Amino acid sequence: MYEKLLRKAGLKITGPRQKILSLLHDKAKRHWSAESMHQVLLEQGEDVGLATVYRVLTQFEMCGLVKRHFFENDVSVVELNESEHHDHLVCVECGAVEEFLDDVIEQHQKKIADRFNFKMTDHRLIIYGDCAKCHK
Amino acid sequence: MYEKLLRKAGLKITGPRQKILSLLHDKAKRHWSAESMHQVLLEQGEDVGLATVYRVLTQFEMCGLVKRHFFENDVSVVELNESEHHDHLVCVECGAVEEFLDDVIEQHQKKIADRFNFKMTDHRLIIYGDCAKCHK
DNA sequence: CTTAATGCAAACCGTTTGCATAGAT
DNA sequence: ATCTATGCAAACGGTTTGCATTAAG
Repeated sequence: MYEKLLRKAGLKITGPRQKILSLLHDKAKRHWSAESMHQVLLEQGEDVGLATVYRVLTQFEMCGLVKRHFFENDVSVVELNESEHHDHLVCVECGAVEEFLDDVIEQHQKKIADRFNFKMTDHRLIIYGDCAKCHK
Repeated sequence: MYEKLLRKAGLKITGPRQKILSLLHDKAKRHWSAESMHQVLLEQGEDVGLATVYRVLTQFEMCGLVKRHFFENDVSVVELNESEHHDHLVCVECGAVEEFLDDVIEQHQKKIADRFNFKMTDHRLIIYGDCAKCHK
């Protein structure tokens, strides 16, 4: 599994990389920290080092397989980069993450970059707040 | 200097706090990391510990005097919180920071939070790119 | 005089790196 | 057989904390 994906990225097909890819493809959880991945892998009985998780995620980021976010002040999370660009709502209570895309906002961002003569390479919009579950 | 500001925040008027406030009010530089502040203070011959800079900035953040940002992956920067809300353009080459405000974007953000039933507490929009100086 | 603020050094914690070993091609 | 990937432990770097000392009210 995931052999093609890895070969295309020029990476050898190894256990850790396949296991990590399978977590990233999990339908129920899109956003992963290195720690949370490592913990789940241990729970699944896999013998993978935390350093390897960090290394593999960095490689995946390098080759565009994965996107990294710095939502919280101290921990970074990654998500699969297969889908198109989107922005995030982050619950400051429970950490839940929702995704959205707004064309008007996207276009205005381009205009602003132009206005300041910036060659935009990326942009991040994060809305922080209490999610539906946490503020009722 | 800055006695009123500190008293209003319920903080004692001390040397380090006044010096840090004076840096924050510097017209030429709005965004400061703890390290950069500490370095400038040392250059000015002030005997202030780095830990104190961190403590004071945290206090200032607690009482709303200052806003903290996590532009880069690893260092946080603060800016005075006297002005109204604005977003940022960050140059990935030289680290230069520009500020902007776009009403349309602001309003769309509110709508999106509503759509997801989020009680928005804050929001950050950062456009990354090469600034005018760096890409010509 | 009482209590908060400071400087210093040590602790912290997420992340990275060096190195010897195991594994992929 | 070669060269990359891995696990482990140690190192790293920004930030926080414990503690004895100093200073503000």
